Amino acid sequence: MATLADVARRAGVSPATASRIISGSTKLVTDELRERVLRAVDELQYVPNAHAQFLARAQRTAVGVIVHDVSDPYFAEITRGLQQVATANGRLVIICNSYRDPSRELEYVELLRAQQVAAIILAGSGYHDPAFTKALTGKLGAYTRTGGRVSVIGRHELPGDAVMPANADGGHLAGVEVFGGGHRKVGVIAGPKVLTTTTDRLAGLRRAAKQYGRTLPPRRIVFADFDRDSGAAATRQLLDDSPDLTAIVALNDSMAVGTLSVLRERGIAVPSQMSVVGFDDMPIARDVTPSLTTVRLPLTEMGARAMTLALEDRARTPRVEPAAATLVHRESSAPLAT
Amino acid sequence: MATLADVARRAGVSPATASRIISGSTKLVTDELRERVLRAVDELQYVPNAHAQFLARAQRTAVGVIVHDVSDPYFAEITRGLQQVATANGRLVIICNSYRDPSRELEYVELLRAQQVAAIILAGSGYHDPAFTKALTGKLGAYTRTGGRVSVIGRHELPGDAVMPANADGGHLAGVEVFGGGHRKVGVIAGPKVLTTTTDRLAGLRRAAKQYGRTLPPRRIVFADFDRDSGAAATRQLLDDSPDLTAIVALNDSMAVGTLSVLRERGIAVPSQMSVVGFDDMPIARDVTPSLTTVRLPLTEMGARAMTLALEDRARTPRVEPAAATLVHRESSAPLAT
DNA sequence: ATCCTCCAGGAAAACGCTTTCCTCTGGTGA
DNA sequence: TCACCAGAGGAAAGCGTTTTCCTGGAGGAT
Repeated sequence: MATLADVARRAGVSPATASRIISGSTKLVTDELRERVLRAVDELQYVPNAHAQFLARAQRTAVGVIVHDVSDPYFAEITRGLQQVATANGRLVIICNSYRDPSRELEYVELLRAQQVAAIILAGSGYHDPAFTKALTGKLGAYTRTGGRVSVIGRHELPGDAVMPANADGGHLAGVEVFGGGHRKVGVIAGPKVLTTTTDRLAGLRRAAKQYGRTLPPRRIVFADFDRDSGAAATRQLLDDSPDLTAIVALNDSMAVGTLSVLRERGIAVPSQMSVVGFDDMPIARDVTPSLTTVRLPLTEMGARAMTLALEDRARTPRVEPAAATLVHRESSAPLAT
Repeated sequence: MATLADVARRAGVSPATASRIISGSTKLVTDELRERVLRAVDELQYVPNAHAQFLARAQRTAVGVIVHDVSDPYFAEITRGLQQVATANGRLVIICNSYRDPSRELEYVELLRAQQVAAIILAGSGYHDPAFTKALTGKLGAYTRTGGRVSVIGRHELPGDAVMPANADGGHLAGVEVFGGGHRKVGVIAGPKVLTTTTDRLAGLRRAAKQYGRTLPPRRIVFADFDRDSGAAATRQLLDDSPDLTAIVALNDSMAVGTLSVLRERGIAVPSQMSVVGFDDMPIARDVTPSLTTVRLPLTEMGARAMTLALEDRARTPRVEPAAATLVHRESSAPLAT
């Protein structure tokens, strides 16, 4: 690998001059030397060593992002928003997949800190796990104390700026859609119990139930893993346990898609025999048949805003930006036929 | 930010000793000092500066990946495979989205080279653009000459190891499905003209047509952008121009989904009035209605193999690993009703 | 008691760059 | 002609690690 010294030698100048020409310092250099250096760069196919540059400049430019899994559409959309803003600001983004493993999440914070990133963005649900939350808070605290910026999407208990999706409101909207439509026996396919996202959405759903004088008995709630296949499995269990359901709310769209496939497989008509409501409004939602009624979150925008917060000047006090949920009514849900 | 020197000072040892303890050198150190150093690390929340470590060790550990767009399911699947193998080998992966912009692709190669990555993996189609291909070959050549590894997924003209999806064979399979089913008027929704993937798939399709004594007249081929909405637009154009079509082949699943939505919107029954065949077998394919007949590529496996090639010892001669295409027959296609 | 060996720990160089500070040249004004 | 100044270019000091090489002291053998 050619180094700056090689370039300087070949051009017959000092490393200092070569550096100034290559990385565009303000210092004046004669055209002749500039010419010679650039020719040497070209001939040697020289690329400056980013690590050495970093060390010499002590200027943080990269940004770290920790998500559960980029290939999950939910996070893919968020990441798209993050990337947009980051590249618009000339920042390199390092993406880390935690696969919902708290310990891996801690490791990645460490790794990003080692990489000296200017900001760390955590996207995705929080965990109901005080020990972990404390450990994470500690690590992030150490990071912010040394000038690092932290911004989170959707977890309340962490320091730093936050973009908060209205999970509870969204759950409420889903609840209004079914209970308000007259449904009484409503099944719920929830996400992992340990995630705050699950709890919040469920809480909103409960509020709606209460509002309409209904309840959500535990046997009509099945916890799954926020992915299609576990959603399908949960649907089978729900149908077997409570054959009299007339509506199912899945707490994300992936699982709702699984639900639809099981209903099709069992010949249960949607929405005439069973209403289905999802959550997130992922791109697939409009392409399944029947198209999915769902609660929409502005995922891309949430990503963009989280990155903006992270790159802006630090505020005196942590900022919390809400992201509103809205109901997108499509074909998979209808009022209870009387 | 605490440095190694801070830790050493606090523990009352030399930086050398502290370094040995922290990064686990083979050199022996007494338990007492080890104890003191580790305590200091803990108190100062010290994390080694990865850039400085890199510089001192001159050991490349990260791997760079350039894809068109991670949030596109096609690349999401590939990336999943890449990540699996990378993390299994303790490698950090840097993901770059080129958004199908050749110049951005060149920039990213430069950036990854600057980051001193151990390998660069290019996933995605090649371009019919000799100037660009030459520039890219030049940059990659310079990189490999200095010990870097390159592995590509699906582009033939570049140096380095390659995983080659059987795009032409896949096109042929799609062709056999429709022409073999007796269809004569077949519309094609192709990807961007400049991509080799498009050309290859189209070539396979043509071969099948010829084999069954049919042709693929230009007016029945519309070029779109490999995404859902442009696929939908292309479908409308196709239907307007050639109302007598009985089958449509879309060269990827995203566009096929767009096709299905337009057919639904126009009340054209699938497959009784129109057969639809996609390409890639993305997860959505089985969840749309009717479920999509498509050509399957082992995307995750392709990613895993590309990463494996990149991390293995360099072979004397570039290796090319084929990835076979298979037809997945579902509900969206049927022989022509006579 | 003397010499040697062995080993824990430290000094210092190296990694590749940036940047401050200094030197030297040539030009200007008196 | 001399002093001075401006400006171009270079020397060298970092940046935070790792690692080689060296030092000094303890222990063992003679």
